[in-house]
Amino acid sequence: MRDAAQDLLAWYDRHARDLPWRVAPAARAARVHPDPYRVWLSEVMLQQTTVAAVKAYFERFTTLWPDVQALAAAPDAQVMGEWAGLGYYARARNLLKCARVVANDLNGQFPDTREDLVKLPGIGPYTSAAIAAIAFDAPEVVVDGNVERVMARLHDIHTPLPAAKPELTRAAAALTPNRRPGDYAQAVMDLGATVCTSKSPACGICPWMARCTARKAGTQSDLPHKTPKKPKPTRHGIAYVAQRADGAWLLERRPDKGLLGGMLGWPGSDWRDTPSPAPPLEADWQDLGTEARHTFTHFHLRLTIQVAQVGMNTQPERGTFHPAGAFRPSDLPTVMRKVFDLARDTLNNGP
DNA sequence: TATGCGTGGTT
DNA sequence: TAACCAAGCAT
Repeated sequence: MRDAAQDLLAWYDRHARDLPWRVAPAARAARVHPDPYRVWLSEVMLQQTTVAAVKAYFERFTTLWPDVQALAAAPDAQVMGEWAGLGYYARARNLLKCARVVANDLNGQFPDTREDLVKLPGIGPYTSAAIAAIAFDAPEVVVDGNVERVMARLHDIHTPLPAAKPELTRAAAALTPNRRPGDYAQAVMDLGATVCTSKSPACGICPWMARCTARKAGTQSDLPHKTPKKPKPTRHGIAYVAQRADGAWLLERRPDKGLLGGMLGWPGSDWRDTPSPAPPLEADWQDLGTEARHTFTHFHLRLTIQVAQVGMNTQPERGTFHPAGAFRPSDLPTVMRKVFDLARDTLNNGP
């Protein structure tokens, strides 16, 4: 049987997706590698996030900040605002930290080894290997969720994740070639994303069909096994949306740590079983009557919404008024944008 | 090793 | 409709 890696690279040469962070096919054929800055930015955005969701953000970020020096010089609030909607906001905070280390301490050059890359904020085992392989063509073993799934099926490994991770990593290592390791890394991930998919894998068009153990056993759709997840509890909270007579909105910057850390949001109560009222200022608060519902990674949230129109000389106890002309709803994380969308109509039309 | 951390699309 | 899933990292 032919070499598995070479089979997959041949498939990749025909089927590689054209993505904004990749070099053009002709350049790839000439062994041109993509800009490490763009590889890093795309890999961080792609952590636990789909290609479809990332594309527009990547285009926007690289237009605003074409290189790491430009990003390092950007104001925190602008970067957090541009990241809004993409989720996992610790990534954006670490993105800025990392950009500033590279720009200020490393002369604007990303390290070219996994060992040095993994020391940087927001770059872990996967991302360090991916950058080293894709940007510098280092023969690193790149293991993401796609690779885990492909390896589990290729070798019919039934050990549940995450316990299976070391075994799956060894399997991936055994296949990683010294020739074109960057293309190979992307090829396995493309295979997992487009052919060896989680549900309804397209085994009939898979370049590894003949050598896939799970397919022979008929177990491919059941792999990889995963340890069951805990059920999500439902929490409740109150969000306060105040608009001043000049149209300004009362918003609060959330602390850097924890949920939605560093993001802009509406002042509100704690989120738990029975939240205590916590209005940010004294006003004639009106209950909107509709809840904003949102699901985070580990709990469901139902937010009741209180709205108020307040005078020009109002001094809030929490938060800051943002002039209507300077406020962009797109700067808000999704749960806060849901609240705004529900509150806006009532405030504009009058209670 | 387990948990906290978002969101939007798919089934 | 609710559960599941996606190019993980930090602690």
